[in-house]
Amino acid sequence: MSPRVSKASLDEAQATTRRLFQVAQRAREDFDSIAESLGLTPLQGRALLMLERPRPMRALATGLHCDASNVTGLADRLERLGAIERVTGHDRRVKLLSLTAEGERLRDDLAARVAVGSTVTAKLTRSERQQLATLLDKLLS
Amino acid sequence: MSPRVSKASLDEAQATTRRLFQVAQRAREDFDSIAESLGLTPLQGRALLMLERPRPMRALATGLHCDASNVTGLADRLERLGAIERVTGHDRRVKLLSLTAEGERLRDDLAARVAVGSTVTAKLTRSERQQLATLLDKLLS
DNA sequence: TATTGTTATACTCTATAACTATA
DNA sequence: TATAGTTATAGAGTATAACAATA
Repeated sequence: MSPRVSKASLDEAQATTRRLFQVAQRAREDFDSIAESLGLTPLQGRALLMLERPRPMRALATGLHCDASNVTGLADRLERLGAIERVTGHDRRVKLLSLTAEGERLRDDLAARVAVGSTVTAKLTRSERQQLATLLDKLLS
Repeated sequence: MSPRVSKASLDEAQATTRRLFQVAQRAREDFDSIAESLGLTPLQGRALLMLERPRPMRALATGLHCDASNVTGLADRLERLGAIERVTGHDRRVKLLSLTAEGERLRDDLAARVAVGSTVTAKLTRSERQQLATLLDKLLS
């Protein structure tokens, strides 16, 4: 029953994890607030960023990690905002969500604000950002 | 009208930001899934982690960045789960949310699983975690 | 038979506004 | 008057189950 990792190592990992969660929380709040400034809910913002090309509703559901039934309402609301259209695919069961001109404007605006307004851009030097990028890549691998 | 930052620098910052959002997303999904494995919604999990000591409902609202009215329902549901109790404070307007024995068990379990199950613990060496911690501190400063 | 999208249902999270009890 | 918590209401995100159209 000897522990796989030392108590000190676990505490240290836990402290780093806590910081990562705080940064993640901050990043999410940044994003949510930017989306809101454009009249979008966070989920609507995420959906627009996935629609650089028209995609089946099913693909949205997968990408957003939610049940397909939810995409119906999400698409309804984005349609009501004038941001997207439903386009029937070759396979006539499929409906592609396609950005309207207004939707493209929103999407580009959102992407630009997220890039410029991020904490990362503001608080780190170029070399620190590269160091961070390397570590994040490892986390995502 | 000369740009404050070069195009290349902006692209690089944007790429780092995107990675950070992906990691943030992953961290959140990890947390949500751990909370769910304990029968908690993500918000209920976050609330339990804030209740190491009894706190006024108002303080919860502030910490969770939500309106005070929502904490009523949140507390109702945590009470129904047997995780917390409402305790009237010295100022009799105030109700403190206090973990029950069951709530403490849940909270400790949640904290332990988050620490151990995190991507950070799994994918980085000790020295990489320290490097990451330093960078995250800068982001949070 | 299997898949795509929809509908119905239910629960949770979120905000605003009006209310109560207390300070 | 001001603050803590509640209630009512409304919109949005989430899942499950049953369904129609299509493959």
